Amino acid sequence: MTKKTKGERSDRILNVAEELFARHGYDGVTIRQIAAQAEVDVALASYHFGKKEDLFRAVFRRRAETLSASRQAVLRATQEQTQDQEQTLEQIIEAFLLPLKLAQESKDPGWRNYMALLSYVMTSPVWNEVLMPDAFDINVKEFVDALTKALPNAKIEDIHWCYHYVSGALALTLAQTGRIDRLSDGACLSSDFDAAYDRMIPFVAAGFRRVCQPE
Amino acid sequence: MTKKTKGERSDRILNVAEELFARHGYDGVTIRQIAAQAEVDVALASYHFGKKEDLFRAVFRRRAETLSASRQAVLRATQEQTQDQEQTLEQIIEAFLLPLKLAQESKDPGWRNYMALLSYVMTSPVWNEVLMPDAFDINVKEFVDALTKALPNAKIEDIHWCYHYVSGALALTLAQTGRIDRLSDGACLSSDFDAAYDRMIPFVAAGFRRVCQPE
DNA sequence: AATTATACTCAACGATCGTTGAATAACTAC
DNA sequence: GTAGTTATTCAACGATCGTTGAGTATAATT
Repeated sequence: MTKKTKGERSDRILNVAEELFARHGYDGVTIRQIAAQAEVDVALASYHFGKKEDLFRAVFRRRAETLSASRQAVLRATQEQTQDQEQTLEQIIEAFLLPLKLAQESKDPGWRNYMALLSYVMTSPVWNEVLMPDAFDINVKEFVDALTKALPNAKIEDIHWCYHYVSGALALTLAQTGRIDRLSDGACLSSDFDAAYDRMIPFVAAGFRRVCQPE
Repeated sequence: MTKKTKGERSDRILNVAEELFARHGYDGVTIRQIAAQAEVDVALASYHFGKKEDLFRAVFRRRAETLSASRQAVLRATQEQTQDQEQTLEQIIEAFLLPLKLAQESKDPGWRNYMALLSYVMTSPVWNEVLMPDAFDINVKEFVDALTKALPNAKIEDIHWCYHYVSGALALTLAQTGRIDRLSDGACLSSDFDAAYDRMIPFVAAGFRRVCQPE
């Protein structure tokens, strides 16, 4: 009917796609479901984004750049602050996690959906290698470098495995499956990213030191 | 053509379904793909297992019971060994992880597929609450109890969040996405569960102590 | 050997999928 | 206002999906 200003409808498609892909995965969502929930014609998604896979990639990339840039900014800010001294492990891990904490607190509720989508891509054997390298590799390598400097005597394999554990703990947190709610009888909440964040930093910092620092 | 002895074809369906579901998720796999790869008629899957969802549940449950039982056995064995003294954190975490290490070393290659399937279910917002409670909750609560005894002054929320991190690190390891291979330029391998196992125990034990033990 | 039960095949169903091309409406630039 | 570009709709396509019911072959039971 009435044609809206450019981008309005196409943004609605992206947002709905983000929400549905995050919950049901790529194959669990239909273009028609997205169009219906976005109150838009089925053909409009193809018109704006091409194939279904292109839509998925567009959804994933949209916030990936923002997130990577934000991580880089926080990491470099503390690097300049501490100048001569080495960065502490806690500072590095904080730089890695803080942007997600802030994003989830932002007024845009789409970030919470994106967090679950990111978890989906991180843990998917199929999508991981397709999407993660372009979107996050450069940034992650910067963090690995910082970790290497903070742990001068560590073997590179140890650092990578420890980073892998951080990545996994984060992925499960982002997924917001509700499992911790059930196991803890409501004492912990999947939606409480702050609680997850506050404990994750000392947890993984201690883990890094134990594995990577010969005493 | 020739009818085989009971279970032979139906086992092949389960094994192929396990492999494909693990890699592509529930919606990413077709009954027809499973049948084709299992060299079996399309209708045979429905005949043996009913609806597609029932087949998925059957695949998931098959090894879940074995895994839970094995974890329980290892945990209780060390409990009897240490009798009066408390179990160490390392012992508890080892009991949680060892059965997976052994399973992956076993002659049945299906266990590696099952590990990825388990990761998929653990991180899926949809399947987690459908399948995890029945298959693993009782067993996990036993581990949380053991952790509570080993960390007498800890708050229950801290223990649950730390267990959550372990669960996440494990889930990403089981997924075998190949990401650590790429990030480390081949220095670490997703398929090397032993390497992941050896470091994960000290890593998470140190994390638990840092978060749960006031000093 | 006859009967029953189980394992399996075959063909087909209605439903739904992603994508397209042609038609229409609305906005932009002149 | 007219022309041209962009946004959106509509109907339809061929393909593929999960499931079923009727039929056939093999095994088990008697």
